[in-house]
Amino acid sequence: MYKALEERVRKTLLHHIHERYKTDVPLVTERPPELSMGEIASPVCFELAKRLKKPPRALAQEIANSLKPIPGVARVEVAGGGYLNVFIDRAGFFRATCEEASKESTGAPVAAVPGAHKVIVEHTSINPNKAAHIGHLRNAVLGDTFARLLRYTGHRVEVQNYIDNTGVQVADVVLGFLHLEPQSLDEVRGLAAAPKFDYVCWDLYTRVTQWLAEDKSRLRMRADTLKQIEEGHGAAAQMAEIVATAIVDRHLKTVGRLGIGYDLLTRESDVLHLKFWDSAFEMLKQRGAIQLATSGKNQGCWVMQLPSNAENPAETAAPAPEEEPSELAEAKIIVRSNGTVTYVGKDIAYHLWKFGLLRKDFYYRRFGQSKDETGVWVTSSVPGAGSHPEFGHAREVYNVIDARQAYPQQVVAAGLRGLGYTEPADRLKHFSYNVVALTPRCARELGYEIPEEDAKKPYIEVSGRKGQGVKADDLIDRLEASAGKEVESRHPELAGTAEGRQMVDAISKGALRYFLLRYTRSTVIAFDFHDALSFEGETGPYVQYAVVRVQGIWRKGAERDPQFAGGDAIDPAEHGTVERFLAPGAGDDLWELIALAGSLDARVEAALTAQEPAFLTRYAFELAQAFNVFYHKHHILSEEDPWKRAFLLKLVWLARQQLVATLALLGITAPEKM
RNA sequence: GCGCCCGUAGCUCAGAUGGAUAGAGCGUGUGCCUCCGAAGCACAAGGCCGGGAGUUCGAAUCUCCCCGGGCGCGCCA
Repeated sequence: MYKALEERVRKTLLHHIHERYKTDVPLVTERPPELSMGEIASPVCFELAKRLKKPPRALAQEIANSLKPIPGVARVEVAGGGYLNVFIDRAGFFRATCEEASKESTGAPVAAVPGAHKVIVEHTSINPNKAAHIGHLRNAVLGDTFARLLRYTGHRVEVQNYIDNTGVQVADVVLGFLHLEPQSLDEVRGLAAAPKFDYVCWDLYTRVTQWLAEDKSRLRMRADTLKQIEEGHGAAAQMAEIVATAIVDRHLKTVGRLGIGYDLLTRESDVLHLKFWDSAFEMLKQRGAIQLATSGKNQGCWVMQLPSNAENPAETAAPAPEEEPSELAEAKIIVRSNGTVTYVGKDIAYHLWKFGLLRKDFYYRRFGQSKDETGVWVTSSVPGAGSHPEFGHAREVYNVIDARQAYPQQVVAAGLRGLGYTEPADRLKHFSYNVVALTPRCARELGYEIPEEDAKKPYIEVSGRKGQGVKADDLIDRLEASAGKEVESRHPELAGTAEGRQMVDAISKGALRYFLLRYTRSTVIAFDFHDALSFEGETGPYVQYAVVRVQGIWRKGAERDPQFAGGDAIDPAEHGTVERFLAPGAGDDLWELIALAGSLDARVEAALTAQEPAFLTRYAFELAQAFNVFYHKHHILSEEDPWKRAFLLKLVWLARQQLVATLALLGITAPEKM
C-alpha cells in the first residue's frame, strides 16, 4: 500500500511543480526519521531553491499551501529548512492495507501476469562431484528467494540449475574410481545408491587432488579421462554419468531440505552432444565477433576482443582495421589452437539458447529413475516420448554466480554483444554475491591448521580441493539437532511426533535461510556455528515466533469464548472507531505498526530493484520487532472496550498476514506452535 | 600492472537511488513471567563512519589521493 501512495505523492508533486514553476526537478521521496514528521517526505525544495534562487523554506510553504488534496493524504507540512512532510490518512491507509492483505496469497505462487515476459534464474549449479557446502547453500538460497520475489510480482520465472557433468571436477572423481581406488562400474553403481555417496566422493576428490599433485605425469591420465567423458564413450564416460547423476540427486535432496527446487536441470553433456557450440561458432565467425589469431602468443586460437572501456563499449566496438587481433591485449581465447572450445565458449552457446537465439533446442525428460510425472525436467541428447513445457526463450536472465566469476560473465555478455544482440546482453544480469568463509575460530574448531598470521583475520577461505569446508547436510543436521533440543524442552509431549518433526523442520530451515539471506550480497560471510545456530535476536525463529504469538492469541481466545473469531472478528472499520484509535498522539504507537505492515509492497520493490533479498529479511525483522513491542504494550484478550478489542484483533491479523507473506517470500514457514 | 569489492560500536552487520539526532543483533550490566507463550520486552554503557582533501545548502553515501584487507585478470573449468 505504501508504495502506491508514495508514487501518487511523487507524481502529484512533480506535476504541481511543473505547472507552477515551469521546471522539472528530480524528485525523491523518503521515510522521515521520525513518525512525528509524517510518513513520506521530500527534500525537493532544496533542489528547486537552487534553480529558482529562492529560499527553500518559502518554496516549500508555497507548495504546501497551493497543493490540492491528494487522496489518501491527510495533510502536507513544511519542516526543517524546507522539507515537505506528508502525513498519511491513517484510517484510510489501514483499511486499504487490510483489503490488500486479505487478497494476499500466503505462500502459494502467484499466477504470472498474462503476457508477462519470461525471466530465467540460474542458480545452484554445483559441480556434481562431491557434497554441497555452505557456499553452495548461499547461492541456492539467494537464487531461490530472488525467484520467489519475481514470481510474487507477476513475472514468469523459469529456474534452471546448470550441471557441469563433463568437467574436470567430475573427471577427478572418475579418475579416483578408475585408478586410485579401482572399482568396477557395478561397484560404483552400488556406492552411488548408498545414502552418503556425496560424502564418499568428497573424500575421494580430496585424495585424487593430492595424488595428482604428487606426480604431475598423472595429469595426462586426467586429460584422457576428461576427453572420454566429453565425447561420451568408454568406461570413464559411463562412470561419470553414474557419479554425476547420483551426486545431482544428492544435491537436490540437500537443497530440498530448504525448500528449494528447479524447473529444469541443464546438463553440459547435452550442450556438447547436441553441438550447441558448433552453431554458436558459426554465428560468431559470420558476424566477425571472433577472429583467428594469425600471429603472436595466441597464434592459431580464435579470440574475442573485449571492449577495453567497459563503461563505454560503443566507442571501442570498432577497432582500427590495421590492428592485428593477435596483438590485442584484451583478447580472450574462445577456441584453443588444438580446436577445442573453452568454457566461456560453451557458456556463450548456452546463453544464446537461454535467450532463444540459437537455432537448436535440447530434448527433455524427467529426472530420476522413477517413471513418475512429478520429477524435475532435465535436458537430454535423445528425443523423448511425450510433451514437455517450453524452456528457454527468456527475455531476461539472472545468473546467480559468486563474485569471483564476474570476468567470465562479462565475456559471455560481450559475446552476445559481438553478435549484435545488445539488448539481450543488457538483460543478462550477473546476480553476484560474495563467498562464505570461516572465522579462524570456526576453522580451528573443524580441525584445520591455521597459521598464526591468519588467526587475526576476520575470516579465512578454506580449500574445497583439500576437503575443507562445512558440508551443507552437516550444518542442517546440527541445526535440526539444536532445534530439536529447544522444542523438546518446551514441548516434551511432542517428542517423536509428526507435529514435533514439522516444528523442528520449520525452525531449522527458518534459521538457516534467514542467516544466509540477512547479509547483503557483497558481504563475505564469516561463518561461525555460534551465529548460524542462534535462534535469538535477529534470526528466522525470532520472526516465526511473532507469528506463533498470534496463533497463541487466537487459540486462547477460542478457548475462553466459543464465539471468538480471531482475524475474522467484527470489522472495526465499519463502525468509525478506527479514526479514534489511530488519532495522532494516543494512537501513534498503533499507527507505527500499521505503517510498517503496509510497507511490504515498497520493500519488495526495493529488494527487486537492488536485487537484494537482504532488504526483505531486514523488513521481516523490523515488522516482527514492531509487533513484539505492540504485543507487550497491549493486552488484547483482556481489553474491555469491545471496539478497541476488535480493532486490536484486526491489527494482529494484519501483522500476521504481512509476516507470513514476507516469510513465504524468504522461503520460510511459521509453525503453529514452537 | 589493470579491474572489481570491502573498511561504520568490543564482535557480526544494516544504513539502495546524497538529506533531518548514524541504527540493529550478539556480548556486557540492571530490571520484567499469578497476567494473549520470556525463542520475548524495557533501560544502560559503547562511535573522529580507516586517514586526508574536494564537490554540495547538506556527505557514512559522490570525486581524487593515501593506508589497510579480499578477489579477479590462464590455450583450467
